[in-house]
Order: sequence, then structure tokens, then C-alpha cells
Amino acid sequence: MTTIKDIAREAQVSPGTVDRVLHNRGGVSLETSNRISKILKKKNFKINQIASSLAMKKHLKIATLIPLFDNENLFWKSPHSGIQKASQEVNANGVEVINFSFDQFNSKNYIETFKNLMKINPDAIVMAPIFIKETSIIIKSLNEKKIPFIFLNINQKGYDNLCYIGQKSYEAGGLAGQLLDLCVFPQDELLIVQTRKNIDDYRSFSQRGKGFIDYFKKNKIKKKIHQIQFDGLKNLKKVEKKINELLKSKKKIKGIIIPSSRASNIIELIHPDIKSEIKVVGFDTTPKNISALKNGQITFLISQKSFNQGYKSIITMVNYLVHKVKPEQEIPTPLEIVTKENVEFIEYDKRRYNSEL
Amino acid sequence: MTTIKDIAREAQVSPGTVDRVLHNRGGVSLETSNRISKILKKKNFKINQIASSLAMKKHLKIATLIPLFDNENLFWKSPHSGIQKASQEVNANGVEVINFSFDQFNSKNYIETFKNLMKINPDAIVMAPIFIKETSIIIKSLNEKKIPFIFLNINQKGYDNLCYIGQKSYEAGGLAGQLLDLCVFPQDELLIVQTRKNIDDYRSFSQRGKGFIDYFKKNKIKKKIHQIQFDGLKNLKKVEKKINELLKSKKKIKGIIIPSSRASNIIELIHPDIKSEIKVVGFDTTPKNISALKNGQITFLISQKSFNQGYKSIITMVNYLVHKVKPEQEIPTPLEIVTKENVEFIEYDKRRYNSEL
DNA sequence: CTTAAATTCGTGTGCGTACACATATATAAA
DNA sequence: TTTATATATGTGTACGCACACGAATTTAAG
Repeated sequence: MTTIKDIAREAQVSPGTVDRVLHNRGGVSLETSNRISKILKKKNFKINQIASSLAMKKHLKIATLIPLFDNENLFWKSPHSGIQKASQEVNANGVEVINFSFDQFNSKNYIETFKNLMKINPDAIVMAPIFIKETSIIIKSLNEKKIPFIFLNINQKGYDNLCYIGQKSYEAGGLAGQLLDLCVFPQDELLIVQTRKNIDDYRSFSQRGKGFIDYFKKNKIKKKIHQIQFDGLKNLKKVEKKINELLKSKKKIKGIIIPSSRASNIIELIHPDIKSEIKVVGFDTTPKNISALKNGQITFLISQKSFNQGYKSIITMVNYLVHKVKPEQEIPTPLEIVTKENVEFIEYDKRRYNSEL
Repeated sequence: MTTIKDIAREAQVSPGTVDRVLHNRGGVSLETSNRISKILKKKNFKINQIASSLAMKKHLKIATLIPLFDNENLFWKSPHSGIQKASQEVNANGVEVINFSFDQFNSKNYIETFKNLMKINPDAIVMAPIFIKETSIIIKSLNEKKIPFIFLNINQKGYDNLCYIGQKSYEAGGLAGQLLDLCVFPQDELLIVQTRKNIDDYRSFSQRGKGFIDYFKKNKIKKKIHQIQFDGLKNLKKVEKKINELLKSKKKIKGIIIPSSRASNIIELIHPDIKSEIKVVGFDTTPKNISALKNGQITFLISQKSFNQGYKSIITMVNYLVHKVKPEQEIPTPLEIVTKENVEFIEYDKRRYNSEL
């Protein structure tokens, strides 16, 4: 292994001079510089990353701003884990990741958490821009201080975020369309169950619905697609009644897509006799969804691979900050199809990841 | 960040003593040791990997022994890439990975390549144990020299390999069963196309076939499953004739599984009229299979994620050598389902990986 | 009580780099 | 010529840890 010292000796200069050439920090005569460069190439010198980062002792702070998770709503646990895993890896490079979580149903808390976040003077931010208006305020503040930021899992257009890392929801809907189309009879009808009313158009739920419908249009498949909406899942009795009534009256419905991550909550309300004849596509591998998949109530789950999203967000940011690698503007995560028959291996893989934290 | 020095100061000992406790290298009185341990825990001390590996300056050599790939047979390209990626990462930890490739149809070459491999005195080996007899010779040699080894992608029982990293072929066949079952009518029949005759029972091809058949048994689904075998794909005319004749005579066959990685080669021989009504499940995301998937000739591909396999094999070995982490005996890779609608994202992800090499 | 042996612990060095600081040389201005 | 100024290069230290060596202390043996 060639070291800086070796190069220096051969070029008859001091290690410091070689270092200057390596990082073209100036202050070296052209003649010396050329001589050193030649030797560097000849010896195929590569800086030792280990020694380098040890010496640099850079202390970058990346702050994350994403929703809290709890037993009720486990979705954000997975990105959190991915971020954790990445944190640990980059920690060795002198990068510190500090997490700030907010209540995803409370826009005020979103802003307040952001203010707290700014107190630590982060060098960069990874965030899930949930609220529209508040996000615009946040981004303004970030732009003033020239702090780079990445959008995670939720995209907002019109900002100069370094990139967006997340699922293409519209396309995920298309995939759901293909899957249901494959496993129902041509004459069967389908149903979209929205678990929240009046949701913003940009939200993944509605994007998935659109993609689903458009899949059939695009492929010129004639398909009757019903829709039903609920105003949250607080009043379960009401939801139960409504959906069972619908399914009883429309016997031709043999496929259901639930574009939110609450598929299991809906499915368990459906009458067993009806349920057994219906194929269901849900989203996100929450524990509840997984168990519904395992006992056959859900046919397919489409996973965001949100662990990977979290992981990538940190790695991408570090690459940008440390190595000045500009990422592509959109980094879509693969659409992972999960069924009863492959779920155990996907779960196994996750466990490994988490245990490696 | 807490350093060894900090701990030493608080425990009123020298850094060397703390180091001894950290690596329980002995030579420390119980009393002192306990005191130091407590402080370590209290301060949540973690050794700085960077400084650690810099100081250790270990020079481990891991050799890989896997088949060559070429334009004809691209399967092994992917594990190679994964190994490359991992190599680069662990390189920073003072680990060197040296690749040795052999002709997968030439058992002599397998042994010869192994002999060359041994000349570099590797500290560990990652290998694909393709040939039975020759493998037994190789392993004997490795055991004598106490060199640890990992089986990659192909498993052989009865050896004390550190672990096996690869797909569970039997289960992959089950998954194929579920997918085809979901997308054909109950009365439809299925077909297994083996592209090679007289293949060893342990090979993934036949394991997949078994898993496929057993899926229907296990779930008590009555299904007529036909089988056809070819002796390689040299004589394409003959293959074409035979398979089209079969499909014409058995009109009820509406689903085909090709348990090797040559699905596209088979599919393109089938008469268009028949093909359009048949669902096809293939394995492995070779370029040819991908394009057949894109143009609708293949319905599902089940991917080995062999890039990940290669990657994991190196990481696992390094964890064992450096951090003494014993892996589980079997590390199955997720069974990835690929369709026309999600293939582009999976391809994108691969490209990213490769570009990061 | 002396000496040897074992136990316990401190010190110092090296790993390869980054960077601040010091020094030397050349060039320009006075 | 002298002094100031810029340019070019050398030196030294810190980064955090691993490990060898040796010193100090305790215990055992004679």
C-alpha cells in the first residue's frame, strides 16, 4: 500500500506538499505539483479513507424531521429504523444524525419541532413534508440559511430539495391494478376503499387510487370499479355496516384495493362469507397487515420498503455533504410485492437489518 | 464523543488498562475491571471503528470462487457485482477481496482455479460449490488449513460451512405455485418446463419444481400439472416443435412455470396464439427475461436478488473475521416478485447499486 | 528477610491523513 | 540595498485506538 509518505519521499518533498496537491489546495508551484501528480498516478495512489476520516474529524450534523410512530400507527417505525442503521454507519465518518419527531396530525407541532431542530444548527435536513403551508415556511427558513434538505416518503413540488426519496404512489396503484386484474375473472368488479375523506390530492392514498384506475384505462381493460370512502376509522361499527352492505348489494365485486396502510383494519370488518371470495391488495407491511396476509385475508401487500427509504436518505445526504455527490432528483424505491409465500423471507431480511443496528 | 482516554481519566487508570478491559485481554484485577466496565456502560462507550481499524491495520484476504459469466450466461454477473460493492466497502477496513472465476461446466477447471486461489493464502473463502465430488476435495483442503468458508447461492449439506447464503428454491417454487394459482381459472391446468434433463436432485431447478407441485398438495388444491423436459436448449427447433405440440394437444394448460433462468428462451418459441392466453412464471432477472417480462410474454419473474447474496456473503464473512459474529447457518434471500409494473423500479435500484461501485 | 515470579498497570509508538503554523525562498516595493 | 510581501515548502501535532514493552506492585518461594 502506497502512503503519502512514500509519494513524498519519491518526489523529494514533504508529506504536507503531497497533501496540498491531493486536495488541490494551492500553494504549490506548478513544477512540483506536476511532478507529484505524475508519481501519484504512477503509483496509483488512493487516499486511505480510514486515516482520512480519522484525521478530518468532521462533525457534520444531519437532523431528521419525520412523524412519530406508536402502536396505533406503526408506519413511520420502519423509516426510523433505516435512519438508525445509516446513522450508525456514517457515525464512523464523523457524521451525527439527530432525530426530531412530530405528531403527524398536528401542524403546529410540526412547526414547533422544526424550531427545536434548528436550535442545534444542523448542516442538513431529512424531512417528511407533511403539511403544505407549514412546509413552505420551513423551506423558506432553510433556504435563507442555505441548509440542504431531502424529502422523504412524501414529495412536495416547487422546492429545491436535494432530492425526493420515496415510492411512486401512482405507479404503485398501477401495480395493484395489474395484480387484481390477474387474479379475478374478466367479468368481476373491483372496489377502492379510501379510509380517509377529503384528503389532499397529492397524498399517496389518492395517487394510488388514480394509478389503479388508470391502469385499466391504459391497458384498455373494461372494468367496473366502485369506490367507497370513510372519514377515518374511528367509528368502526359504521364502517363495518357500510362496507358489508355495499358488498352484499354488489355481489360482482371480487377484488378490493385499500390504498392506505390500513388494509387489515378494513378487512377484519368484512363478513367471512364474502371475504373468502375476494382478493385484497393492501399497502405497507405493518405488523397487522402482515398477520392478515399470513392468515389469507390479504392477498397481496405492496411494500414501500420504507426502511430502505430512511436508510438511503441519510446515505445520500452524507454522500452529498462529504463527497459532493449530487443525487438524482427522484430516487424511487422498488415496489415490493409481498404474499403469504414470500413474506417470511422479507420479514427475515428486515430482522437482520434491525439486529445489525 | 467519549474516548478511551475519557474513561481512563474517570476510572483513574491508564488508557491501556481500559483497552484491556474492552477486549478482555486479561491482566486486569477484578476490582479495576469492574470499575471500568461500569463507567463504560454509564458513558455508553463505543469504540471508534475508524481509529480501531486504522490502528489494527489488519490485512485480511477473502477469496471468492464462483462461476464466470459471459453474454450467454449472465446469471453470475449479479453476485459478482454484489461482491464488488461489498469489497469496496470493506476495503476501508483493511480487507482485500480477490476473485477467482471458473467455468461452471468444467469440473476440472473448478479444481484448478481453486488451486490457484490457495496460492494467495486467503484468510477465508466465499464459494459456489457447484460440483459434488470436487467440492468434497476442496473442503477437505480448507478444513486442514482451518480456513472458514461460506456457500453462496448453491448449498451442499454435510460440510461445516460458516453459513449458506442463497435462495430457498423449494419455497420459491411454492411462491410460483401461489402466483399461478391466483391467476388461472380453477379448472385450468399447469405445466412445468425443465430445460435440462437428468439434473441433480439438489439443484435449484428441481427444488423449485418440487415446491411448485407441493404448494397445491399442501393447500389441497386439485390441479393437473403437466411436465416436460428438454436436454438443454441447443436444438431449438426440436424444443419448439415439442412444446407447441404439447400445448396444442392440452388446451387446458393456461399456466407455465420454467424453474430455470431460461424462461425467455422457452417462451419465444411458443406460438403467439397460444402464448397470449397463458400466464408464465420464470426465475431470475436476466436481461432477456426482463425484456420478455416487459413485452408481456412473462407474467411474473421471481428474483433471487443475487446481487444481495454476493454483497451479504462478503459482509457476513468480514463480520465473522473481524468482529467474530457467527452468522445463522442459513441466510435466505428474499423472494422478489417482479412484474411489468414494478420492473422499472427494481432495475433502477440495481443501476444505483452498480453505479455506486 | 531476600529473591524470584506472577500480577497489574502505565507509557510510548505507530497507523495515514489534515491542517495549523513555521520557515525558507523569491519577488516587489521603497 | 533593505524591507515588506507573496509564494512555496517543511514541520509538528492531533485524531482514537491497538498493542508491545517495561515498570511497579503484590504474592509466593526459598
